[in-house]
Amino acid sequence: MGDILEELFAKFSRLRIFKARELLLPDYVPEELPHRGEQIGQLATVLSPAISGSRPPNVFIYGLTGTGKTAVTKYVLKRFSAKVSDRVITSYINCRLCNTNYRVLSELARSVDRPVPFTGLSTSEVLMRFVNGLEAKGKLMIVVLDEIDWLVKNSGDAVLYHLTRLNSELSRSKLSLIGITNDLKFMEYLDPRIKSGLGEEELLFPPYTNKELEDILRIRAEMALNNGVLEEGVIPLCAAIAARQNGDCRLALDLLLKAADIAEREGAVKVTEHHVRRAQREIEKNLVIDAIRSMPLHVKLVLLSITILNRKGNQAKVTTGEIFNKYRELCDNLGVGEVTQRRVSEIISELDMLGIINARIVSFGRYGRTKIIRLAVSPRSVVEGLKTDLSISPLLDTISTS
DNA sequence: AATCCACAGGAAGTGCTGGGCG
DNA sequence: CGCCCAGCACTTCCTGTGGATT
Repeated sequence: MGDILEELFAKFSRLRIFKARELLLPDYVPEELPHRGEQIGQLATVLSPAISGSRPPNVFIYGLTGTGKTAVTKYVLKRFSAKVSDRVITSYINCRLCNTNYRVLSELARSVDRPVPFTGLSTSEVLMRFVNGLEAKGKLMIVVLDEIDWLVKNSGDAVLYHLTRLNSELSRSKLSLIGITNDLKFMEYLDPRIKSGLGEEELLFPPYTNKELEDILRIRAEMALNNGVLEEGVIPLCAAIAARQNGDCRLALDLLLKAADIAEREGAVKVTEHHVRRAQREIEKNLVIDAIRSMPLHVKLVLLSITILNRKGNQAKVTTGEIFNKYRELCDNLGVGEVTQRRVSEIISELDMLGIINARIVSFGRYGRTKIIRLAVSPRSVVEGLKTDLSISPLLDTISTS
């Protein structure tokens, strides 16, 4: 009898937390973007020549993660293309997903109805098809290259170079670029010729303040959640955590979503600060685990070596050399071929950049110069991320028992 | 002041995959 | 079919370097 009531209650409260969960998902672009009016105005002004059919200048947008760069750009573009869809083609490309010259170009070719196989052709061939496709359309094309730094770091700036000077080759059509990055130093290591072409206009997105984040969360919570399901301190806490992370609005919304998810899963009637804390931990952990799962075998093995050495309690002296030795031992155990120390060194740098480990260069004078490496995440997360890989899970068993 | 360790990290190349094209 | 392409993980060879020791 009590069980039935409990079940009913749980079901009932599940309905109670969310009104429209999808409004909290990260790819949802809301109708209004609070506290970004200025940026919307600036971008719209820059793009306004498109209305009369002339070419807007290329724009370069920078600002930290979650400052609304992508949302504002999509928002403005959506408004524009609704107005002038007969003259303008827009294409949004996320360079983290399309992180090679070839993939960017094939994406562009696709948006001018010249689909291209995902491999096999030379990049210049794809560029030609794109240009022909665009010329056939005879329209203005606005291309958004989001997270453009990923493209350049991965594949160099060849495509950017071509795209910035493409207009001189086009007769019937025009091309405008919008580059977005959260790497504030990105412009510095760009070829000067591209820099001047891409940065005809520049927009800087400042981080959201604590107050602004709270405001955004309130508005969104009102739409996505039912009345009164949030405990008093929940929104301020989400905002405060996100404000510390450079005013990252995406994180703020994700925290709220995950906290509400947890509350709902538990059948709780209200979302509490405790749920937010747990959401925070879960987000961090999932980020790490997902990153580990998609790593190549030898990266995993190096990471495991680091984890073992860190756990053995010989703190403050885990060096590249030691990791390499441990790594070779693991390879021997598995009967797998080893990679060179050069590669291991590179893997260590990659893991450092991902924030999974901390590496700092130290010199022991006579006794050489190396890196000291420390695990920056919990060993449990590492094990969690590694254990789905059947080829190395045998190693995990021997480690946890010893 | 010179030496020399234990690497860092750049440049160029290899071998393989998974696909074109004619 | 043979040849070409891009991308990736990796190798080979390399030059560079902070600072304790000689």
